[in-house]
Amino acid sequence: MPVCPKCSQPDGVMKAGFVRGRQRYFCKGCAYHFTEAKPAVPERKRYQATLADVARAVGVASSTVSRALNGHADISPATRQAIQEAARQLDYHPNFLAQSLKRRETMTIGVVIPDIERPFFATAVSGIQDVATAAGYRVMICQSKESYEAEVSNVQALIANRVDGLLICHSRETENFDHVKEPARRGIPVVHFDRVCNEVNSAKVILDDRQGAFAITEHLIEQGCRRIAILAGPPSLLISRQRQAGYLGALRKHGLPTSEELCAHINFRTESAVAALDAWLALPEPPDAIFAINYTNAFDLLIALKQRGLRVPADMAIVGFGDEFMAMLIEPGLTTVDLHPFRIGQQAARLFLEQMTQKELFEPRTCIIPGELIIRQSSLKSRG
Amino acid sequence: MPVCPKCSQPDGVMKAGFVRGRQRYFCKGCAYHFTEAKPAVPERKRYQATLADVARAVGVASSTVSRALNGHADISPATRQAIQEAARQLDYHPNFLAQSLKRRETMTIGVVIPDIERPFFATAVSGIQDVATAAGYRVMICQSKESYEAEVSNVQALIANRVDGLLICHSRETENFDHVKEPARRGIPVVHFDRVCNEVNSAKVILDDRQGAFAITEHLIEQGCRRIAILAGPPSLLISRQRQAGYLGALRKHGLPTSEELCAHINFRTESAVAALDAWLALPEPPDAIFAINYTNAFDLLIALKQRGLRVPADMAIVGFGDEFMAMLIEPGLTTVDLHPFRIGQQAARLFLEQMTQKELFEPRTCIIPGELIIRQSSLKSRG
DNA sequence: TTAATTTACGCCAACGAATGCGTAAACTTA
DNA sequence: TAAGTTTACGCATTCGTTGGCGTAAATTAA
Repeated sequence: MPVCPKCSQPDGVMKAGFVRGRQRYFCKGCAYHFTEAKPAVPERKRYQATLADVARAVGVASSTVSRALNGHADISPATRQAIQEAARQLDYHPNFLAQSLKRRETMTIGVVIPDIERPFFATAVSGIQDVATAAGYRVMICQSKESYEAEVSNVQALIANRVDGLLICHSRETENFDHVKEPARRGIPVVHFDRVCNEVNSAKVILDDRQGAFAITEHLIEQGCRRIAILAGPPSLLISRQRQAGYLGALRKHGLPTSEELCAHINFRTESAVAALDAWLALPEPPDAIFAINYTNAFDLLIALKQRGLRVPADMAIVGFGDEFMAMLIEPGLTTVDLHPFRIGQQAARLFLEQMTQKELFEPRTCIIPGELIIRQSSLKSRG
Repeated sequence: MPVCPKCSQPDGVMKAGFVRGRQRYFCKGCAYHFTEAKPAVPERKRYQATLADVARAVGVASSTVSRALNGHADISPATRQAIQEAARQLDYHPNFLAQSLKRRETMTIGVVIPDIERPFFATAVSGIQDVATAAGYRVMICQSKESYEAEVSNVQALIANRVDGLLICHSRETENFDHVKEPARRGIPVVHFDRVCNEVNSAKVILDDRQGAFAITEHLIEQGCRRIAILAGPPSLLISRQRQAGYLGALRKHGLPTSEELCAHINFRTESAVAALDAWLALPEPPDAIFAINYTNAFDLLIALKQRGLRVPADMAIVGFGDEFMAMLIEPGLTTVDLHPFRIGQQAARLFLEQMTQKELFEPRTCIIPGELIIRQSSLKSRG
């Protein structure tokens, strides 16, 4: 038996249960319970000054320090000065955790995106941070890597972090949206952007795939193209259907025939893009322009055409979608639609802020960020 | 005078000072102080269940709920089941703020980078998240946008958020490093990556510019190039000096002469790259290869050469530095050094974790992530 | 020169979770 | 069956801030 820490005697000490893995004892003489010594906690020390530290240094109450530093009125100039000085000396930084706990808001917004490495999302995140930072909010970014489970766990982690708002672009896999209904139920504003979800009554920011595709197709028509092919994605993908719809709309508006043979549905891989190209080139009447709904495939086409000795845009005009900055670096420059991801991010953040200001009065709405046609060499037949 | 909320009478009520902008009153009869009604707080309600809510539902103490959900030993199976069930019913999520406050750790690491839109950093962040997430840490990302002030304010915000660690890549402007000494003093592990700071005794992850430049230059030499030019940056830039040193080292090792006329120092703009190229082409004996230390300039060169009717690599080999994925998309594919930003991020996060585990025993060290030569068409003279 | 006010603080109870300590009741053991 | 043990919990405090409420002292008004 160990000695009793009160009387320093082993007499009368007996076992008294197990508490969380540690043997407990009871000293009959002192009527005192105690446990074995802890397995020695090295205890990393954090020298973070607290309000109480500042208060002690100045000789006031911590509430006075709080009020002084937060600019409340009823603090004498002398005290305020002394407190500010001491805070600087001690290098006091308010603990956001404690503040947030007390104020019941974290001034943090959570962002869930599929993949930060994709330029579109990186730029959108930048747009979000631009607006959020200006409004005093911090941003916590999570990547789903296009996995439904990762997305759900991201959302839950953000809820547990008590973010003040949630901006989300769903993963491709996501079909069940219960995880975004929860924050909404809890009164946490949710804003969808890019890939939205109509099951949830949230504010949304989307880009207008259809209008963009329409505009770029019309541009090709204006350049004199008459047999315009489209390199689309799997029909199951919404953006693919939308962009195709814009393309078809432009053809119809200008009285051009639409044909099945000029619509290819590929999986976005280089090989399938090249295969589609070769099929088109083998036609008795090949297309004079190709609209690739994915910019990487547009690059694939440019390279493949060059290898086949065809000139762009003279023999074949090429346009892409999504103005990542390499569209400008490549030769010839690629005509695309700039989707303005930065603006999309900004708008999503603004919708969140609006919701915070208007509270219950806020009526969720959908903002459409129009794409912008960026004309470069790859489509300029008239001048090419 | 307003009525006293106790006796509902206006008699005996008198003013009693101003508290934080609101008039206060004192009812003599009731000896009761009160203030004007608040300006009606709409109070956004958050329906976040707490331990106490769960405890109430089950009819136990909140401490029991805490222990049950955290898997402590001394909870009866029946109680634990009931608690888990109730927690699920109420959709309880522990409040990380409260947890962090109590546990004095946030399980969050702060990352400061110049710009998330640059592929190198986006990928590095991904690497950090990869390791951090696996270890149960969350990541808070801040961008300095290459501004010293923004960087300082980011670091302070992260300290205020009580992050458990700080991974930082300095802005170009940063010359004073006091802001990173602070967290170190406070016991917050700091890891530098890419752009490090030697004034602080922190763990560091760097890439080996010199070795990479050496390798890629040597590769050109092996391809039969004998007059290799370098498109460097301003001599004030460390990476520029390092890469140039590697380049010079390779030339010397292979007994090739070095010449001033083959070294251009530019500001990374397209125009200055093209100007340097034209100057070289005008030489009596133009170079047969160019090493652009910045990959965007390598693209500029490829385009300019094409416009001037020169073939790559037959007439001129081109190599870049930094394997952003467009290096592969362009035609001809660009030979580069892959700097492995993902690995850099991973390693930075690992160094942080190591420091958390070893505490005071941790000895800061510097890890060098070697670059990897990626050979593509733009330099393949022997096969070209 | 009292009485009414105001100033400038202090005290203390939250916020939500974790945890040391205490203990009634159940269970063993001698 | 009485004493020793263990089980399964409850109580109360703590983390750092905030803010309602109270009040001695200073100031002003009557």
